Parts: sequence; C-alpha cells; structure tokens
Amino acid sequence: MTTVMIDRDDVNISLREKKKIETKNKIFEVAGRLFKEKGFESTTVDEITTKARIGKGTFFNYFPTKEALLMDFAKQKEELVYDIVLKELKTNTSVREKIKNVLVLVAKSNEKDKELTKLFVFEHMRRYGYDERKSTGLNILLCDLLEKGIGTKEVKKNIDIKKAAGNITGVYFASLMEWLWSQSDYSFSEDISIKIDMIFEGIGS
Amino acid sequence: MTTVMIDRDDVNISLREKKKIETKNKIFEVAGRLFKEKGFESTTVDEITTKARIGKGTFFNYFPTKEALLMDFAKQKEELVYDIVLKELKTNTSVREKIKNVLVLVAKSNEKDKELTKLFVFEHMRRYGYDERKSTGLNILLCDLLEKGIGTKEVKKNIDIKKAAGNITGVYFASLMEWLWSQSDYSFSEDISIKIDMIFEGIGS
DNA sequence: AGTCATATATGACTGTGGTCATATTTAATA
DNA sequence: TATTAAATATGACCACAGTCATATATGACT
Repeated sequence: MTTVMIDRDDVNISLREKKKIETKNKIFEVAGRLFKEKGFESTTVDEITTKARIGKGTFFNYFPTKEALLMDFAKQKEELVYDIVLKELKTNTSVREKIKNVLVLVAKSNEKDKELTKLFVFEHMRRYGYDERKSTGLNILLCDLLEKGIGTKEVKKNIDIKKAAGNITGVYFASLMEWLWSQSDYSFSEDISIKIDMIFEGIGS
Repeated sequence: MTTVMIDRDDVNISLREKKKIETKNKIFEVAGRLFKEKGFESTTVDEITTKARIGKGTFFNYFPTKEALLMDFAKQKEELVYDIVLKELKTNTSVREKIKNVLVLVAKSNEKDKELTKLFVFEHMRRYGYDERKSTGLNILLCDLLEKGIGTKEVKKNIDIKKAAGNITGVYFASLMEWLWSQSDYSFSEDISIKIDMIFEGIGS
C-alpha cells in the first residue's frame, strides 16, 4: 500500500507536497509583510492572494479564516518563548522566584511587539475563549510549580492549588490586557513582578 | 431663542422627539426579541429593520454599529447591578466582607444570563479594551475600600493600593472569563469568594 | 397657509470575508 | 503511454455590516 523505500530524507516529498509548502510559505511571506505594513484589519484577503499570485479560494484551502493565519503567526512566536521558559525552569532558584521569572520572561516577550500581541490575545479569546489559554501551558506549569512549592514549604500547605494557579494566571492576564490597551508606556514586566509578590504575601494584615 | 414656557412635563416634546423615541424603542423591542431567539451573531441588521418596519439606513442613524446596540443593552443591565451594590456598601460589615460581597453580587448578576454576559464582555473589550472597564466603577470602588481597609488595619499599610485593586479586578475578570467559557456549570460566585480570601491571605507561607 | 432650513428616513450600493461548483494538476494503475 | 481517481486551484458568487446621495418630514418664521 505504501512506498517503504527511503534513500534520503526528502526524496519522498512529491511535487504536490513541494507545491503545497511553497504556496503556504508564499502566503506567510506576503501576509507577514502586509500585516506589518498596514496592520491586520486593513489587509484584505484579496490583496494577499493577488500579491501571492494565487486564487482567492486557494487561500481558504490553507487557512479556514483570515484570523487562523494570524494565529499561526502567534504559534510561531509562542514556540520561541517556550524554549526560553524551559531554560529558566532548569536554574537552581526557589519556586517563588521561578514563577516570577517565568512570567517576567513571557511578559518581556510580549513587550517586544505590543500591537501584534494585542491582536493575538484578542483573536485567541474570540476563537478559543479563555479556558483554552489557561489549560494550555502556563496553568499546568504553575500548578506544577506550586505543588513543588508546598514540598519546599514556600507555599501554604492547605491551599487549593488550582485556584491559586488561577489567581496567578488571572493577574497575569489582566495585567497584560491593561498594559496592552494603556496609552502610557510603563514596563509590563516590572508591574507583573510586583503583583506576583503581592499574591504570595497577601494584602491583608 | 428657546421656548421657556412649560405647562406639563411632556408638553414640550415635539412630534419629532416622539417619533425618535418610538423608533428607538421599536428597534430595542425587535432586536431584544431576536437576540434571545437566535443569538446575536445570527441576527442580521436586515432582519431587525424589516421586522421593525424601518429602512436599513435608519438603524444606523440610531446605532453606529450593530455592536453598539448590544452595548446599550449591557448598560441597562449594569445600572441594575449598580443599585444593588450601593445598598451593600451601606451595610455595617468589614471592608474585606464588603469587597467580597460586592464581587459576589456582581458575579450573581452575571450568572443570570451567561450567553449575554459573554457577548457583553467580549464586545466591551473589542470596543474599549480592558483599561476602560477597570477605570469605570469597580476599580475606583476597590481603591476606595482598600484605603478604608488601611484605616481599619484590615489591609497592609505599605501596600500599593492601585496594584492591589488591579489584582482583585484581574482575578475577578479572569475568573469571569474562565466561567463564561467553561462547559461545566460550577458556581461562579462561590469561586470568586474563595479567590478573594486567597488574595487577602496570600498563598506563601 | 406658505416658505424654507434642518433633522430624519431610505435603500441602492460598496467592501470584505468566506463558499462552492467546476476546472486543472498530480500520481497511481493498467 | 493511456486511463482514471483524488488532490488542489480557482473565481464567480453570496451574505452581511456599514455608507451615502437623495427624498421626505418637521417645525420655525413670516
């Protein structure tokens, strides 16, 4: 049924596959340029397909919606941060520091391109709602770290870990939103750092 | 320049004004029914105007966008909650209880119509971003209460009140989002109640 | 009542995202 | 090479939000 012989890694890639990859790359290339030039909203699918010299319908063979294309950009960016975060997790610091540092790292990555991040956050919410964002990556990581924190006595023993992680994610998310839409140009990563301390220490006396 | 004589309250309302109010009410009436019947997205402006027996252009004389109409519904709902919150603030409870109760009240109001709340939250964010939501109402109220809390020694003296209020709003907002998009039917108001306690007491030991 | 400036109503029209029946290209099989 | 099935490409087409030039209704003033 299937061709099993493989001489070199890419020998098996058919013309079809090659063309598919080429077309997808072309869309990425053109769209990326246009998004940066004129923003997401004012870039039309028509313009993308014309500039990429493909039919309009073809675009939708590769991306179900215009927003899906945007989300693919987001995914690429996310993968970059993921590597940096992994590195941080391997360091020899306290759980509390780790949590703070990870969030600061993610924050700094977001600080690099405010407008694009805004679009990503918004579109992600529109497509997957809020829950998905929580369940993937960050929240699981936080639950894990908090669990360890209980072991090292850095975190209260009788706490509901999921809710605590939810609070941290919540504060992060809300602070991100506030920063994204704020006019003034304060440092998001500093802001988040202070707020995480507050979550650990509590505001009540 | 202006007619000053007024015999009865409504004698001065011109035919124009009357018709304007009538038309706006008609749009509200028809749209409200359709939104409940088939949801916001699948209700078209065309259908609203046809059922309301007005021209399509007329709709946009009253509401700049379809979403603006939705936001007007939201405003009406907001005003209802506002009264209830004011009542709570007059009670003789601790600052911490007051904060918790106010958020629980708002949560309960949101619990009444999940789908509509989802639309409101989403559209509000789309139109005004996140900052506006914070600055109006809730955040000012929280800053006020926290200030009082410092006076009554319920809240740490040297804390950054704005950031603390931000954390509470953030946790509220994120929990709202999580609840809105979750499949399971847990109690949002209970969830928020526990989380507020966590914010006061901290998670570190 | 008649005149006129202004507020309001209207629907044909436009721009854009997305669909779908049909055409074309590719690759497996004979 | 010839035939055929399946993958892929395509642009005419549709639905819907929003615009705008034009038509109509209203009320102030004479």
